[in-house]
Amino acid sequence: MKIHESCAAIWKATKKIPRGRVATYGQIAREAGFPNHPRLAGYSLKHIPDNMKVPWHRVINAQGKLSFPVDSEHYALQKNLLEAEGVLFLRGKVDLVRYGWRSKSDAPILD
DNA sequence: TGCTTGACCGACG
DNA sequence: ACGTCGGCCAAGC
Repeated sequence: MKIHESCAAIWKATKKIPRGRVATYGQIAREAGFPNHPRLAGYSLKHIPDNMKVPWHRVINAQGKLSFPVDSEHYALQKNLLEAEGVLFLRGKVDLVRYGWRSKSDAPILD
């Protein structure tokens, strides 16, 4: 399939998310130069070529939840990958204030 | 062309 | 804290 410019931009933005942090679809879309296109981020992440490494698991929705059915393989995989990076889940949600990535002032995780 | 589909978001009750 | 609803707009058919 053809690789679109928009997808490449989303992938690029996604790669900037540091380990142990998460970003929302809308945030990534903005970062890639597509404000008001959160769904484009979802589309792009769904079509990542196998060969290129993109930390797609660090992208979650604005509610701090994973955008997959809780009983799906994808859900389990993404949750495992995040937990392996130290991202904590509480009641099926990630605390965005704590783990959310801020491209500007990269405020750390404080207790 | 035109219509449907989203790995979404924010507001509202 | 949940579900619903309307808005959003590129992709894909």
